[in-house]
Amino acid sequence: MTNKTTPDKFDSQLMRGSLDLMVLAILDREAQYGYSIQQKLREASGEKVDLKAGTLYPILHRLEAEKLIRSKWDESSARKRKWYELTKTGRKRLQQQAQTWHAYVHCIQSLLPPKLALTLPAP
Amino acid sequence: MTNKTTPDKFDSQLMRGSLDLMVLAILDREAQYGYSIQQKLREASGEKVDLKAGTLYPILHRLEAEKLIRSKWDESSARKRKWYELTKTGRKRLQQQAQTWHAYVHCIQSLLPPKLALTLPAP
DNA sequence: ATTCTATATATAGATAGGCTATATATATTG
DNA sequence: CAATATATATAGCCTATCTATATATAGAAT
Repeated sequence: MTNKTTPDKFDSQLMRGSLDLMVLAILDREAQYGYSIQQKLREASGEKVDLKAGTLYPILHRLEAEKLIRSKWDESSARKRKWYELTKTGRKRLQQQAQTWHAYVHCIQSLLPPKLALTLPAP
Repeated sequence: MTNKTTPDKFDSQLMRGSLDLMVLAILDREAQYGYSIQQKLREASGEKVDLKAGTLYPILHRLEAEKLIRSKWDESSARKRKWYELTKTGRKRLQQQAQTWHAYVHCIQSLLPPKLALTLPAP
């Protein structure tokens, strides 16, 4: 039985629209391959973000098609891995998306009744 | 031509998953009818949230089916309006969703590089 | 009078992005 | 030798939002 009172994962609908931001943010730290991105996101989020392979890989392919990230196969290591890193355009996009994200967070905050709103620093 | 540099509206994908929260939050202020919810959201967001009728009305019907809001036709006024108000369950749900939202915001903040992250109060 | 705009609600169908399921392949552990 | 973890990939499903359309009336403009 699943625990509905303290759900261990964020709803996929909620994350829709910020998955790109998350992936770009994780890649800004250091170059990663798909599987490690998946793990890093899971760990960094306290298991609340657990992207399935069928979600993550299409995102990576899309980001690469948009030239926000670039890839390189590593055949030398024990396992065949496809490493990704941010491009210059990708870094810019990360900044833009972070800005948009903050604007959106402020917007929601202003809609919430004061009792339920976090205090946020002015934009 | 649309202005891509300073988009006047939030992407629909970004808002996906938090529209219910917004509608519940607006209704927590006072009872509203559909059209006024649409306007209030647009004004309160600085034109950045502009729900189309085809988006809003299905949301209201779904929230009512979940008994989070209740409706009442007003035939007396010049125009036929369907007024909505929060139920007790709806108020609880608003609190829950606000909590989840805050947790999610904190999660994203922790993923962003410090330079791009807002400083948030501890949860 | 008539046309246009704003107000007010409703729904069918298109779109898009995340999910499920499945496939392939290899290293490691028991 | 079997089971599990690592590693990537894609076809097809699901669903919430959007587009387009429909209906109806009040008020303003011509």
